[in-house]
Amino acid sequence: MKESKNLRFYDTLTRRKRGFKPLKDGKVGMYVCGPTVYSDPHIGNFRSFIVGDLIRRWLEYRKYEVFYVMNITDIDDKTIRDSGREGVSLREFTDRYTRSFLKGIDLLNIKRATVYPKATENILEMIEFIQELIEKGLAYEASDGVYFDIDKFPGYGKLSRIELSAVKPTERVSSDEYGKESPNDFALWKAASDEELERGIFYDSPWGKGRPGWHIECSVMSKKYLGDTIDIHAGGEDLIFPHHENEIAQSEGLTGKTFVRFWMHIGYLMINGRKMSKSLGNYISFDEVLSKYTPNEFRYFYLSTHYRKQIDYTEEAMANAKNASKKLSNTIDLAEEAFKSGLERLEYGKREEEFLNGILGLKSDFEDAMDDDLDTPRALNTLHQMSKLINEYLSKPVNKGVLSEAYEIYRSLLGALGLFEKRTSFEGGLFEELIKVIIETREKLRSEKNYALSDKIRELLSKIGVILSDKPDGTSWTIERR
RNA sequence: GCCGGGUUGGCUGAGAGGUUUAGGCGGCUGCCUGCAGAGCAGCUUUAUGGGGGUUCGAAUCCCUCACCCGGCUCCA
Repeated sequence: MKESKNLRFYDTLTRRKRGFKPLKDGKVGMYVCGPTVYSDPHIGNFRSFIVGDLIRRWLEYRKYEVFYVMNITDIDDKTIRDSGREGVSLREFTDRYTRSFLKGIDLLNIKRATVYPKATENILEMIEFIQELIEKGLAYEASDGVYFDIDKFPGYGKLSRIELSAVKPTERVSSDEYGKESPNDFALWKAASDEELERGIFYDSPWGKGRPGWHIECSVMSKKYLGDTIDIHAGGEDLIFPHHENEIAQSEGLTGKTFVRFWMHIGYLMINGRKMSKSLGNYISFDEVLSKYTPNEFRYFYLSTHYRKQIDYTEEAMANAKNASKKLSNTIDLAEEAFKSGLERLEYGKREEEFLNGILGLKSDFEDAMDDDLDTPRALNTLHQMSKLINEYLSKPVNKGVLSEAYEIYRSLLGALGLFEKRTSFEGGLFEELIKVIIETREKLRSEKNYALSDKIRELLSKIGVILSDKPDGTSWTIERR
């Protein structure tokens, strides 16, 4: 586990995979566009967060120190609109959905970002940033706010490769011009509306009372925590245009430096062949998924498709993920049972040597796959092969030292994907004693061939998540992983 | 209209000119088991959207057609 020379990521700007090396040796600054907290996040949103987590974990596996920033957009049209409809303060409203977002993050075993800056807590910095853009002649004040003048930024469109002259104007654009000089100019600062004034949702600025536009927060907060140039900026593919395009215009316009070294974009989550989105109303809530599947099964589902590809949520795909992930976790249980077992061999023979070589080879395959733009489908493949190797080795008495080495590798690779880290541990204590009593009692029943009752006990325990396995040398138990 | 991405066996999903039956799921058989589960062994006989072309040889390169998905200022 050290820095890889072969680590490469696909960069949207250059449209190709490039070798990754951070600006500062050993340290990576990364920024992922976070949620707008106006409702409970749906499982499509979480794809981005899981992939962000994946990038971060892999960099850490490769021994980089990662400073991870994810913004929380807590002031925008929708948060203002919906809190108003509900008749609660903006703050109360966004706090609620911020908590909901963080709850999902924890449930899915997504490692917390280093910092989650909120838009409303960085208003002063935004005002300064906008002021500088105006001074540089890149932005102008209009009757209803401040706009960025995209004609003044020659590189505009380089990320999305969009040619604005060819863009078919939509109704939205034409009906939404207000004080803009050009339809594609975007708002940096929006003058407060009557409703906003009434509800006290505004900030004082050199341009009167108002609030920031959406795009400015990312430029400002990433600069604040990560500096002018950041290594990685990731987000859903729907953000390429205009959000990220605008961020580039703002940041590079201001500093004259490269804003982002690697733009990484995440494919949509589809549902039955259609993009899942709140506005289409075809989304599945987070709670609904977690009532049917465990976080690990859900994560496995995400991992089974490469992050840049669109992934289709179907019951079939989920069943697939459920079974396949179970297979991987079974190996953990089998190995742990073997550690407890009295059967063992102490010698290091050909079987051990071949076994370990196989494991090491697969570990290297896994690393190659992940280094290649986080190819998780391929990485999972090597994990399945490794699982099989370990299971095979376990089918005969094992050398526990050798097993331990393989086990550690297997767990560390699973951990790099965020799989099966949270294990319900009931080892020791009263719980374990209780299970032992039950197993012994049941053993007695079985020796008396009272299978009806012993099967009933097994069935009832399985309903509460305690799985008994009868084997020739006794009965073992595990807790079903949630 | 303009710009991207995709089309591989029942499902999922690799491969990226000449090993691969990729792997997984599902299904089936055998072993093990009182049974179940898990596991092991094996089978499910090489599928690559259509049509051209390049090549000794293409799922992999080129052309073309078809279909699907997405973006074009709500959006992860």
